[in-house]
Amino acid sequence: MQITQAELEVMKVLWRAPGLAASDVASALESEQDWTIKTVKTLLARLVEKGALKTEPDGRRFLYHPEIKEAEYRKRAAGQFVDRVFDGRAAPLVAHLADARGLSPADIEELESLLERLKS
Amino acid sequence: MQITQAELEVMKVLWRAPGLAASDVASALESEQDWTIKTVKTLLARLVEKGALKTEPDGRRFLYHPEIKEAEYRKRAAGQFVDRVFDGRAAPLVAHLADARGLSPADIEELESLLERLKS
DNA sequence: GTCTATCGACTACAGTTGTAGTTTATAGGA
DNA sequence: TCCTATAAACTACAACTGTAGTCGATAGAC
Repeated sequence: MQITQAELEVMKVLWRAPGLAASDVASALESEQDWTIKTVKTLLARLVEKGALKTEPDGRRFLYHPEIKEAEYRKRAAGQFVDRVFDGRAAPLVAHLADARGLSPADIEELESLLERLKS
Repeated sequence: MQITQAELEVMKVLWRAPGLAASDVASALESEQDWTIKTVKTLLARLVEKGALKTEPDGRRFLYHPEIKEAEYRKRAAGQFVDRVFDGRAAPLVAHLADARGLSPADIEELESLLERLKS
């Protein structure tokens, strides 16, 4: 099951606030995306079809809930990405990120303590 | 300019061995992909059209050369990925990778020395 | 000299994705 | 009670992707 870029934006809203109706999702996206409510509804329908969301009836509308957790999705996506582009090697990815985005001192510190934890 | 998954496999071959003809690329991919030469040629044509490859005439055939470097592509792809999925934060990505693929002690060591270098 | 395998150029076609529009039912305000 | 805004369901449609096929030219085998 593949979540596309546009669909991911919708998932992000519902990960932050599960149980929204379509119109709420559209409102939440208003600031970032220039989508009509129609577009949002299409994306919601596709995500339900793909099993990424489930619906809960609420009067004559539906409330939407994620069926997969964000952490789960991220883990899967990160694995696929590193396999596809970096032949499964994580270290070069981090090196490229450092180059591309300039890791902040805070980032570096965070990574260091993460590595400390991993060593034990 | 977006390089798709199938196209990326072709690029990988030519990054490793620039200047191959279409039939050579097809042979190189034989072990991993189940593509006919026709499919490989379509992918090559699309990559040329996208500006990711350029051709060099060689008799009545073409030799293909990458127009973008692998390191460049990886940097861009890594940046886009971390923006789309991890809101631009690298540390959580590494945490997920550790979880998803289990970083080896060698990986951890590599990352540590990388961070050392970044600090200076 | 003729035939065949292969080349590049072009075409095909279904599935996915981004981005909506149309239709029909209905809840809630005037 | 009637109108309107909104809901779900369905349809649309072009661009992109994966995966080839056809056509006309030609280099090389015999």
